[in-house]
Amino acid sequence: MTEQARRRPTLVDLADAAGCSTSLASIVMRGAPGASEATRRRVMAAAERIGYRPDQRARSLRRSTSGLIGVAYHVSEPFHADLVEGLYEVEAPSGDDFDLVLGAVVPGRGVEQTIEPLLRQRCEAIILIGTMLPVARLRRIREETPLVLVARRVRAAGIDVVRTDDHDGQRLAIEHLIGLGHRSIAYVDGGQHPGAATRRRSYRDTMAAHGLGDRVRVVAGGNTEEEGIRATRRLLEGDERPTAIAAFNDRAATGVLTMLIRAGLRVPEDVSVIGFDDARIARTTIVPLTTVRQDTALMARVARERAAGLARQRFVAGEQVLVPELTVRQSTGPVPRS
Amino acid sequence: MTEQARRRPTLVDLADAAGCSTSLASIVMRGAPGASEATRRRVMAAAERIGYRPDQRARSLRRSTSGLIGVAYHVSEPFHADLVEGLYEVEAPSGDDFDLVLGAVVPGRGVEQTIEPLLRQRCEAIILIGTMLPVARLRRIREETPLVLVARRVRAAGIDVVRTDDHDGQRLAIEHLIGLGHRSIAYVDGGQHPGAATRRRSYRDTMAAHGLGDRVRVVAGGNTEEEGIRATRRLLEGDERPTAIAAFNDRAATGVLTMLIRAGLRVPEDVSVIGFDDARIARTTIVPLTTVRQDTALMARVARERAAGLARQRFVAGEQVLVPELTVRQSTGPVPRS
DNA sequence: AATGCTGGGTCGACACCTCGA
DNA sequence: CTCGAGGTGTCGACCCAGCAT
Repeated sequence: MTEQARRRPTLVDLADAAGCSTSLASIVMRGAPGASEATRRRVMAAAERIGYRPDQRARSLRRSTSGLIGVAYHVSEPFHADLVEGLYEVEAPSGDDFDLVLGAVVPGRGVEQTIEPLLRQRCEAIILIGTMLPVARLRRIREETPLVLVARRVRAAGIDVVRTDDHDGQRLAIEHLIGLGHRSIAYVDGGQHPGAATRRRSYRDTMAAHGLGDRVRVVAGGNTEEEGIRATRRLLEGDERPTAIAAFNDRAATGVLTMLIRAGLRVPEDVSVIGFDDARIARTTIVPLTTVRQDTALMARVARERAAGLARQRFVAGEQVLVPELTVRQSTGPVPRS
Repeated sequence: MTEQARRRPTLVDLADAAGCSTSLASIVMRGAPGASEATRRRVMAAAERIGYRPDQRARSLRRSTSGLIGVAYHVSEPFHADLVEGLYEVEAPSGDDFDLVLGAVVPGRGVEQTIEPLLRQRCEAIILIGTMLPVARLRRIREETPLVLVARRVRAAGIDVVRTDDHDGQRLAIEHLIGLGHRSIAYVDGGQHPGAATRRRSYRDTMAAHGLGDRVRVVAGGNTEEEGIRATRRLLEGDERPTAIAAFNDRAATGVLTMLIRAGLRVPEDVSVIGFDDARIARTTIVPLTTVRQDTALMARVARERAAGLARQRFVAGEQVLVPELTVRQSTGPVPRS
């Protein structure tokens, strides 16, 4: 039909089709003031007719600011997915016309490689969800662009943090168990994952605060169902079976539940289980999971506001600590009489 | 320190710092032939020193091709997350130096809104994972850029499809149950989700082919644990309890398992359960799930190859159908003697 | 004075061409 | 003729100054 492969229409083509200058076409396409209502309709109609679509690359290049916020997150982590959903659902506050650019962290592709493209696109701020990059590396990224860390605690000048109070949250969980009469409470650890160190410490602190320092029992775990299962198997092989198990997060807790029930134990009659996060799965586990709620929608909103504000230099980096809340479902109960 | 906010270094700054022309600096930065080894080292050192980072927007604008493949997927769908991981893990075939751009589909933000930014970035192909856009809309997108549909069947000229044979897969599942002696096999449906219609039909066809046409029983379900739970509750309220339940996917099957066990039934002694997908969770459900395997790594690789090939016009759109495989675990067993 | 509109310069990198050993 | 190097125009849209009413 056409004598060569059809070139995508540009602003010049649009201007031709609408019979006006490119400047005016540009004004209409970006909804800027300075065009009459009649012209606006004419240009929009022409755009529709010729299939014009603004080139984001040229637009972003020409503008002084890219209008982008980068988000690095682990694709296969449901908790991260919840946060990303939250980021999109935030009603863009007036004046915050940032778009989000996702950077996927996947096995074999480190956070570094994920962030590189975000920087090359000149994101004006980067939200890092639960990544364990060394502080030195964070600092260097911070030199190039504002950084908001979500769900990870870091004490470093210039780096913004949005997190739930892990220490307090884990305390709520352990005290809930203690309140139910439990003394033999084991802890399935989260290893190197964000928040794990703080939650582990809180478990220890809380046990000690209630005179149970000598009952502390931490087993290696992780942030997946598999690791929860393995940790529980190890616990059950031991001499003394705990009457309650607290896990680093809900996925691990789900594994704990699974293993206990596979082993023929009843929850919560024989063993109580408590998680952390109040992830979506917590409602549909075999026994609905008692857990500590992190408000992902709120975290997402705060993170986005912080990122936008930092990008526009409306405030300086700081730390936003959100309050966790105990959500009691059915996986915890009174200590069994033995 | 500096008299104004520090401007990001550009190629010009780099050329100054390295004492060469911008052309030469450009050649070095993109690893093109035409620079001596000595120059290369000098420029790279200068880049490191002044913190130069190529501007992706300018680069992409100037090149004739953007070098991007867009990927639209549902953030909170674990099966999609697996596919996205797979897309990144593909060893980029030589010559395929495409980068991936993610477009997140989240509640309240339709596929349309997800795709728009991908088109504005001039992606050279778009991979759509399991979305239910009407065919007419798909065709219109296809006019702008090559389209690869993953895990959804569509008969439309010009649209590339990569999918597992849902009909055959569901047949494997049902025949596995029939082979174990089951006659009363219920089906938890997937509603409007991709593949659901085909799998439902396959359930019906397979039952009929084995003389069980009058035992067909489809209950409304969905693609989540919640919906699996609700569907099963409805099934259990009925008069005749099925001896086996097949579900649209593993998440729904997990809900089925959960509800059965909450109701005090044993799996597979009282009721067998079979899923679809072989998602990650299938191994860690309360009873390891028998299911039909979709090879996400392979689907991802094929999808990426197709997308790259279509972008470069190396081949025309077609349909790639992958073979499903039964994975027997422990949630299925012989029909109980009554 | 305010509104509607136009033209030229520019964002940053690369493609292409030229030139000197 | 090959190889390393430099200069210039361009990708597409937007900003700004300026010109008409």
